[in-house]
Formats: sequence, C-alpha cells, structure tokens
Amino acid sequence: MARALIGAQVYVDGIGGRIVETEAYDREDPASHSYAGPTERNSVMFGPPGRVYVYRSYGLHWCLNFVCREEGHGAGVLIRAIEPLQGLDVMRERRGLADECDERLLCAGPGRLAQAMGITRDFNGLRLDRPPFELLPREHPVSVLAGPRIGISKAVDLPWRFGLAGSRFLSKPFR
DNA sequence: CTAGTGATCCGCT
DNA sequence: GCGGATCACTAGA
Repeated sequence: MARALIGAQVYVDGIGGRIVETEAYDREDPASHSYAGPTERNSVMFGPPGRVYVYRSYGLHWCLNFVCREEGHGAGVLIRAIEPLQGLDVMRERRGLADECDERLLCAGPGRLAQAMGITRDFNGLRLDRPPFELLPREHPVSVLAGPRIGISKAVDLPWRFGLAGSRFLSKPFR
C-alpha cells in the first residue's frame, strides 16, 4: 500500500495535493509503533483500514498515517511528502512562510505536511473516505523508487521508503 | 548537497 | 527516566 499510494491525491477540506513519498510500518517491524502491541496511543493502527493515525513526533510535530491492513493487524503508511496542488496560500500561512518562499518547503517531510494541511490529534481515527478527507486514486502509471526509511534506529535496512521518481517535492533524495 | 545542534512533549518501561 | 517515524538553523564542501 505504501508503494501503491505514490501518485494518489489527498485533501483535507480541499487543501492538499499529490502523495510523492511514503513509508511502510508493519506489526512485526521493530521500528513500528505497533511492534509492542496495542496501546492507547496506537489503537487506531489496530482498527479498521482506511482510517487516519496521527501521532506526536519529538514533542513538537504531528505526523499523518493511513491504516492499511485488516482490522487487528497493526500496520500503517506514513505520509512523508506531498506535492502541493490546492490551497498553497493557506499552507504558507499555517507554516508561517512568506509568499515568495520555495513551494518545496510547504509539504516536504511528515511534520511540515501535517502543519500545512492542518492535521492535529483531533484527526486521529477519522475515515479517509469522508469529509474533511478526500483521497483520489492516481490517474496515470508512475515510476516508484524504494530505499531505507528515514529517522529510525531499528530495522534500518528494510527498503520500505517509497518515492515518486523525479519529484522535486521529496523530503530527501533517493540514492 | 551533508552534518551538527537545540527545541520540547509524552508514551512506555 | 529515556529516547524518539522531526524541523529550523548554521556552517562547510
């Protein structure tokens, strides 16, 4: 699913764009929040698929995940970067950036993307197929790159980070 | 482009 | 008490 989501579009109240970077996290995965089993924080990961799991990162940022396997499994896809297509002015305002700033700073990285889209803990558990969310399938075939995940200290070699080949909006290049 | 650093909260052991 | 699924900023190649 992390690979399949590259090129899809996601919107919150009409603001968002094309998903260009994701990471997979699974139950038997030491880097996953679900690895040690269900807790209050990760309970949405063990619920039905097609919902949003939001967590606080480093005490400062929010991060957006899609629950992507059957109920009870405990898997998720971290949305790491989006190519902004709609609501760029609102994104800039939420991010505290100037009008003339580089578009690539708006949604390149999970914390930036959540801030630009207005995601907070209040969105945890919401369904992706209902407002305020809208998820559109990709319209054309895409070329997808894979590589190791970013910012983790366990299972560092699994190639579970995916990106749209050639995109300028990635949080980091693929080697 | 990379590498280093501090900010700041809370889930989990 | 520890240590993050991060970011903004700085300095240097």
